[in-house]
Amino acid sequence: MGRPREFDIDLAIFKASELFWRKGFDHTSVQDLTEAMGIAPPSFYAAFGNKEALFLRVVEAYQKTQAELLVDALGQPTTREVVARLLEGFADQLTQSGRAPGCLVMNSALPISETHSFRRLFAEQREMFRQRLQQRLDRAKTEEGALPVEFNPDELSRLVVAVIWGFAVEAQSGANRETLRRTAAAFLALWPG
Amino acid sequence: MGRPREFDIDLAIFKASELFWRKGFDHTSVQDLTEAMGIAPPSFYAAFGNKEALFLRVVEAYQKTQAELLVDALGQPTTREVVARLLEGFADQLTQSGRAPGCLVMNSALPISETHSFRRLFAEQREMFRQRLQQRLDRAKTEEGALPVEFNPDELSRLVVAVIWGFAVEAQSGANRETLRRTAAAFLALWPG
DNA sequence: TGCGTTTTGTAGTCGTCGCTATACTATGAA
DNA sequence: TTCATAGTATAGCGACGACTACAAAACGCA
Repeated sequence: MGRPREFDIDLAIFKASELFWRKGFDHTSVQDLTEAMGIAPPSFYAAFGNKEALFLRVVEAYQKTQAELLVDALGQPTTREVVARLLEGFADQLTQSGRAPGCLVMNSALPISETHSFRRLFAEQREMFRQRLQQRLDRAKTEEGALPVEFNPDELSRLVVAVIWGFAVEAQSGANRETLRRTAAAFLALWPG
Repeated sequence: MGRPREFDIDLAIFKASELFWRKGFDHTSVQDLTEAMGIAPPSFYAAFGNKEALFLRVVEAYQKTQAELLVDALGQPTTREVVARLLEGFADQLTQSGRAPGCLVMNSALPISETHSFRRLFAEQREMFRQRLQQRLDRAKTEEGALPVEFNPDELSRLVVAVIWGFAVEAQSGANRETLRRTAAAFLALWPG
């Protein structure tokens, strides 16, 4: 009922994610967005509410791809392979050709104000990510005995995610896929499992 | 000669660094800065030129503290101690009480536009930092034989700085000093030297 | 006391931001 | 055809951004 929408919502979100990724949340104006989408401001606000709400939808779609990567990694039989998949997956994802280098969330919203709700939200999402990894390492240690007793899944999971966030920074700084993959290999060479 | 300045430049830069650190470059307005400094806009522009120039001075002062930390670390006798000092130093610095958590540069300017000159500048500074670490590891391997031949200083240095940048993200997300220190210890437990 | 110099305070400029009022247009249902 | 509904186009609002013109004020030096 009513006049049908003349543009593709998913394509518009894709265009938006490209802009946010490349220019950051603050430096992407609604005008930038509407021009890239080929629509006028009222259509934009009717479809997405406002710029922040659109950004959250963009991030949601982005997190899905990271979640898939995580699920795939956690399904590997050994902790070594889990970490290998994770690091190599991120090395690839952070350096996809045709996309802006680095992590969309960090590129677009890491320097967000301390009081902004986004900061807590994204911090919580990163922590959830880490906890799922820790659970996998816990399981490897207790059930499979695949990790030496002196190693702590809590600390190891924090170490792995630190490397991943570091990859995101490096990628944005211009590190290429090969470099990140070699760095991942160096980490795996030290891995205790 | 001429009317003397009524405010302290270094104190003003310190106030500015607090604001940038906490709120980011974009969300810190010149009005915020002049209010914190207790001066009027014309005094601000006479003293600093503009907001970007002030930010560069703030970053310059910040980098000095990191450079001191690096020099101290590189002076340690073994690569294990070098890396330990580095990681523990950053764990402390990123969680200083009374200051905003995380790295000033990442907090305030990581989501800068792809085309902005800051991005290249900060990427270059991070790379310089890494190269100095690599040189120390090179020396340890060739002169001291303190690193097994199968380990590559280039890759190891990239791994260490990735952990450090990851610490910066974790700290901004709320990780406390103890957590970062324990994560650093977990990394050192794997260190080959 | 004057003069050149630099800082300070008031007030404001101009641009851009996110967002919207209003009117018009395209649809499905009655 | 009529009507309710929802998307589109034009045009612009109010707020706030970085930045500055201008004149008064405080110094060193003659």
